[in-house]
Amino acid sequence: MKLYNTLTRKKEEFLPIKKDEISMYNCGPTVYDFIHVGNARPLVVFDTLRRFFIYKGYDVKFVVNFTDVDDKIIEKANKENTTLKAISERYIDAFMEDAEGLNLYDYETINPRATEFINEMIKFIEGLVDKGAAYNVDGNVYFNIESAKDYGKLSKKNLDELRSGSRIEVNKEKKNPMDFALWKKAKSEEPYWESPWGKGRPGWHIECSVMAKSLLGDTIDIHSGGEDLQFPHHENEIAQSETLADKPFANYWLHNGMITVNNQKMAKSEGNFFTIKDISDEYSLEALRFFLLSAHYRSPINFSRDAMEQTVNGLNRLYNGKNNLEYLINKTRSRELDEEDEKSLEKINKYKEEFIKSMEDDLNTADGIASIFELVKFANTNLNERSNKKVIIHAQNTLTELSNILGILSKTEEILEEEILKLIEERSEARKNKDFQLADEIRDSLQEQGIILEDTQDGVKWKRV
RNA sequence: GGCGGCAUAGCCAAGUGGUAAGGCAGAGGACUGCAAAUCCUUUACCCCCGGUUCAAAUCCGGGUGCCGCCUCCA
Repeated sequence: MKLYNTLTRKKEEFLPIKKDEISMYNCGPTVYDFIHVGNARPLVVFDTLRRFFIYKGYDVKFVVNFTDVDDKIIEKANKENTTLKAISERYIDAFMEDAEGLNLYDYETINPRATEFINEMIKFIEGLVDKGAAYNVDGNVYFNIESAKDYGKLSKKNLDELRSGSRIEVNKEKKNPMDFALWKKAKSEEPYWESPWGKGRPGWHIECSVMAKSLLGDTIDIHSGGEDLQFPHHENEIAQSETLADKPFANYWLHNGMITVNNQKMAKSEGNFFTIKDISDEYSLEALRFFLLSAHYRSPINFSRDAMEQTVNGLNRLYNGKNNLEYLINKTRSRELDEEDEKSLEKINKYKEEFIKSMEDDLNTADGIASIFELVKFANTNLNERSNKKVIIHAQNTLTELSNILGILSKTEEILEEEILKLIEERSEARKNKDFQLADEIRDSLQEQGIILEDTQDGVKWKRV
């Protein structure tokens, strides 16, 4: 498998540290509000990578943290006159709902909260202080970037340029303007924890370093996140972790491209964002997931109603293909494979191989999706009531297998209520008697309830929309 | 100003040396009582100008346009 590593700016062959286990850390949300589409992209993309690894037989330890202590959360808590915990609990719950809808929790994800690791953070910072890489100024502890070797190696920035291009206000406490806070002294009205430097709370960058170390070890296989986190967040994580451990922090750094709206980055601060909740009012979150996978993860992707409509229509095509196969399974019989059948099986396997190949090429989901469409097209065109059931089953299993890797096509048909079944019966009778007016009335009324009827050669099929 | 990325049909989007995957939308046709679904047919001077090569969307140089990071940000 090849993955594009931001550290080297190259596609590299992926070699895990352990033979059959992979550790992944993805920067998760700061829980001060509902997450938006931009936040969802890395979650969906790297969940898909995780799924692919699992498919290939690896055990995957996948960590997505919650940043539950931060200026913004504190601000919100003060504004609403409630506690930090109340705010973070609220948005963690909301996150879980969104995540469920996006199929992010089909496999176990480790979701640590920053506040559960305060002791580890303090120890981590103490270690840096002992090494002379961090210094305490009146309760604020800063990391001295001069002490990190190769500072800037991820984002390819050099210190001089950073200094001259810096828009940061000069903080007189800092030895170097680019030094960043590991521990922040508590102001009044702020939640705090006791520490060797007095009351305070951790800085942002330290959280991820500590949770990754505590849960996955000093060196992890993959660290991922949005490309806007490359600097300073990921750069600072590297600086802290590698200075303390004297080992590489992550072997592969993966970054996804930004979601745009009218070709401008979707961002909280820009105000041009759509929350997952907004989207789910209008579209299924599965469609959103499919949309996010429809382009290569490193490309920017423009979010629009138009794009979502296209995605929904495409997804429907896949569902129709899936439903047709399901339908055929009950209509066909198994028999010895003949030459034609063998050819079909080969064809189906070819689509699968192509899919896998695409995924192994730096997670090219867009290309992989094309293989799934081709598989569906093949089934639609070549498989029918006279086909060998064995072939139908193979097509269906393959479709399920591949769509499971992407985390789509997971909805299963529900069972219809008695009275609706009766109505469908009634309509069939009416059609038999050429009473098309009644038949159409029933069909229309069912459509209003979200049930679409299709008359096929072998009777009535239905689906929910 | 520094660093990085992108430009492929009406739209979305793969393809990184051998003359353009896939999807959406549109048009025509088949099937159908009508629909739906499905199938068939149909649409590309690969941003521009040079260069390398037998051969370039693909490599190199120069433009133009757009975007991201350098500040909280997925």
